[in-house]
Amino acid sequence: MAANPKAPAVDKRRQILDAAIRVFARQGFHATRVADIADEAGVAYGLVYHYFKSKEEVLNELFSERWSLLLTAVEEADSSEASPRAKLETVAGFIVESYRHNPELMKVIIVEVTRAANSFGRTHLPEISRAYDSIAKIVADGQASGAFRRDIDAEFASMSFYGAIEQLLSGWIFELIPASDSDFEQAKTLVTATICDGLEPR
Amino acid sequence: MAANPKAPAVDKRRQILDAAIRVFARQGFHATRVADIADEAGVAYGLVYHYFKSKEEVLNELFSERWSLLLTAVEEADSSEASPRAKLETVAGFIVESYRHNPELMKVIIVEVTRAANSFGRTHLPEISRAYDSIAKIVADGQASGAFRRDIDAEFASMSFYGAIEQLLSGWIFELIPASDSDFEQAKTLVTATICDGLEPR
DNA sequence: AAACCGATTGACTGGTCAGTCAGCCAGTGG
DNA sequence: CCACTGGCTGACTGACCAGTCAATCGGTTT
Repeated sequence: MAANPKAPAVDKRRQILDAAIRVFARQGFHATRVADIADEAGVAYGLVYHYFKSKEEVLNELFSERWSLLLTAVEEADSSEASPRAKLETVAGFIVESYRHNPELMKVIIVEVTRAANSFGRTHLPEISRAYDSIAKIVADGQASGAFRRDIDAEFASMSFYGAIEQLLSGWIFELIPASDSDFEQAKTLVTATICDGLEPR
Repeated sequence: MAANPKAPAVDKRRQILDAAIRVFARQGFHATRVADIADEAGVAYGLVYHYFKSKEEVLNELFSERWSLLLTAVEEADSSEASPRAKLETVAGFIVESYRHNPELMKVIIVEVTRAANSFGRTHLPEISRAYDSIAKIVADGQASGAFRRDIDAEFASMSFYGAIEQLLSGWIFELIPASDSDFEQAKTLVTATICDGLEPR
């Protein structure tokens, strides 16, 4: 039981997924051929289809894998005892750290799924909007407890908050704004500061 | 000289562009074949290539046409005598009105260009970031005059502001949030209120 | 009325790729 | 030592479609 006798020496499936991250990030989903993924993974063309139903399913898997982490993070933040503002800070921090930890994966997720809700992302709209809803819930709770002002719709505030963060990531991805470690740190507090100081009663 | 003798009865070029808006909005750029555009326009396949170098140039033209209006609007707002906050309100208002006036075109621009900076939008990054810069300038001026607090980087604030608006449009586009007339009106003030009350000194 | 010219047509082609499939090979069990 | 099994291989194919081009049309000029 030390090792599954059927387990290959290296996990080729994982190897393919990791290669796909790099290639998708470099060329974009539409411009990458399945052969590019196989080459990058150092694996035969056909093996991609052994593990995945289609090219799209590879992207699918990458997205779901990470997005579920985000959903968990947001829901955990929500169910904590922290202040609404601290909860939002946690969410912003998680997303920024995700980018810092694996910028290529986040680039793929944002560019090819989240911001491509037309073509590919359409499939994932439900998952995507679950994140918006969870954030909206944090805001709504804050409003109920009096920590946030009530004249701004929670759903709108949630979209603004998430939109601001994603735009920042986009700025980093396309090198429109500086992306040093201190910029990442700043970003976490900045987004929350900007949004919350607008949400909190004066 | 009353009418150019070479001008056709109907402007076929325009007809093709308008058809492209509808088809791109419905199917997305990648999923639309040139034949779809021609059919929708009620025009022969080859005529598209008479007026445009490629399918991409059609999208190109749609984007540039409208983005230049946005740039003008932002720069005009900036050069007015209004308060920084009012300037931002003008910008937000212009974008919201653009969507209200022609949601299909705005959908195409956002989904296929602005939020697709990887594939197609890469070409337009300079134009796109000019808008961010102009907004940042408004913020920076506000900071210089003391209307805005100075501990939030103007570039970051600009990205947050624009990101918030675009996310709202995305929400309307994909029917994640309600899009009635009153929602549009609310949105204009909401975005500015959210961002500015966070930017203005307390 | 004949030459001219830009607008318009749509059949055709060349290239590209996603996905298939027939079989290979390494490790395991009999 | 042979049969078996499942991960693994990569040449091949069928479909699709952007872009080309030779031909036609309708109005203008000489």
